[in-house]
Amino acid sequence: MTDTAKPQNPNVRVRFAPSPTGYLHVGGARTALFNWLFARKEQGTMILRVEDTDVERNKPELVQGIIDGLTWLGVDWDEGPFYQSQRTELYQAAGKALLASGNAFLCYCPAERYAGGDHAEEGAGPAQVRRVVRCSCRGGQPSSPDTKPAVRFKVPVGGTTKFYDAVFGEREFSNDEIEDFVLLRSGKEGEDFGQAMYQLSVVVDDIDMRITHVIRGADHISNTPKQVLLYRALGKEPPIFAHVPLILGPDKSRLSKRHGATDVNMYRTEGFLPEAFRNFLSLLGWSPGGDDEFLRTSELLKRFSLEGVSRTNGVFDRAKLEWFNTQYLQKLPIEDLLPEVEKELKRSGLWKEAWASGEGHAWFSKAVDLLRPRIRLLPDFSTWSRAFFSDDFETDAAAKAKFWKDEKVPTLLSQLADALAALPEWNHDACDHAARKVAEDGGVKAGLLINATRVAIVGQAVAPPLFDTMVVLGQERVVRRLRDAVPNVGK
RNA sequence: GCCGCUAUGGUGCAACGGUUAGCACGCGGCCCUUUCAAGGCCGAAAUACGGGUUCGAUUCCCGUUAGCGGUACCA
Repeated sequence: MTDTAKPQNPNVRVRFAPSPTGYLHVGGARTALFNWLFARKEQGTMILRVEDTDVERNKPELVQGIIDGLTWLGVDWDEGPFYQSQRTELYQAAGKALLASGNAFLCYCPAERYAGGDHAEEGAGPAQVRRVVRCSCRGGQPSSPDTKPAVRFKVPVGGTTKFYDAVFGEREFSNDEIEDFVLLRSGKEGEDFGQAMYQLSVVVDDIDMRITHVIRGADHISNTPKQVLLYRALGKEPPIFAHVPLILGPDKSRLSKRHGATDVNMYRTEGFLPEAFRNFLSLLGWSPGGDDEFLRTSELLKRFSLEGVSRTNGVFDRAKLEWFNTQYLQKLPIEDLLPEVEKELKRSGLWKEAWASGEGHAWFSKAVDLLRPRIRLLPDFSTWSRAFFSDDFETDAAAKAKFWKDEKVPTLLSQLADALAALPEWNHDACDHAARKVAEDGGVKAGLLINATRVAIVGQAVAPPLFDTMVVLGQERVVRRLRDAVPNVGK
């Protein structure tokens, strides 16, 4: 580290804590991104923690997918990944300490008792409901000698619990609304207690990892008072919370599969640029304050603040994401775009090593630059632009039907091939003049010949302006493709 | 049911007691034009509803409605 390097601020420590019960979804990615932006902005520390305390639902193989998604997004971390499944002793110790300090109690109630709806018995008044919700067996005894107890937190009777939320402000909850939640599940044969529950493990870890700002989804707001109570019982000050609003589908219900892709890795596969996706995601539930929307990473880092986070749930708008992608495709410095195109061409098997450096690279750069305004997603480079990177391409039948209607087309293309072959100089204007002359001599509008030629040399109805395309493809290829297109004419 | 959060055009955000309520996506039109994009210009489109407070409410308070979240030995 040099003297001019800004020292890390030891005060800011944040974490992203996914649970491997599914892939990295859009909402999780946005939470991760906000944590990351805040950490980097504040010169703090970002921690990745895998919350896998539920052995039943947890799928270890999904962790890699989550890491891949974060990596693609450009979200990195300084510590971890830590796995809660490997830190069980910590939680057991905390649970026992809480028991010892009188902040928790053994509960012998059968688990099923709480799975059903008998908390809210019909006709029960609020006071009664609360009493049932709070475990009625506080300090109870086992019904039989081999009944294993769970450990529940003893929520204070009466009073309120307050905390500060950087997004929602001061919050206050009545303790009487909080049930005596389970800290440690009941144990199996041979163990005192079972796995820790979410509330305990998060708080223990957040304390242990010295987390200063808990940035997470707003679905955790109502868990927060429970956790604050735990901090106090453990003799610690709670951190600052920042709950970010949820992401919804177009019908305003929580975003799910039926709304389309929710797996971040699907967007990578579809061919979105990571920076475009990141820019889009950052603006979902956060505003830089001004009217600017197109914010590259450095700009995002400069502007990000928790105060700019919105309190309202937002709809994931795919059309806007696509717009961001086309913007990035067009506006990115070409050298930043090239590696993404290279990846795509490698994926589709069209990549040639000759394009990696020197003249080949210069050509590649020119070709990509010419194509980019018309590209929507990365795979477009391999599909409709295929003819730019390979001689092995198909001619679109619909395009041919549309632009080769005129019976003069084959003759004209043949004449154009001859005219182009004879050109001493190969540039935009020379091609332009040659084509217009052929069209004029043949008694047709230049547009007709231009459109027909496009189909002949790139196989598609859609392509960049014809003469620019010709320059990039080169004289030899253009002439050859024209002749191949009409093999029976002029031979 | 109970507890909580939220409420500006179709969507994402601005306006944080005084603006002709702004920007962007999307949508419609025009221009450009060699296909298709891009780009330029123009346009339609919003303060959920009802009460207060105030000289003045999008903004503050209350209620209603709606949406969302929580209410697990899930996270």
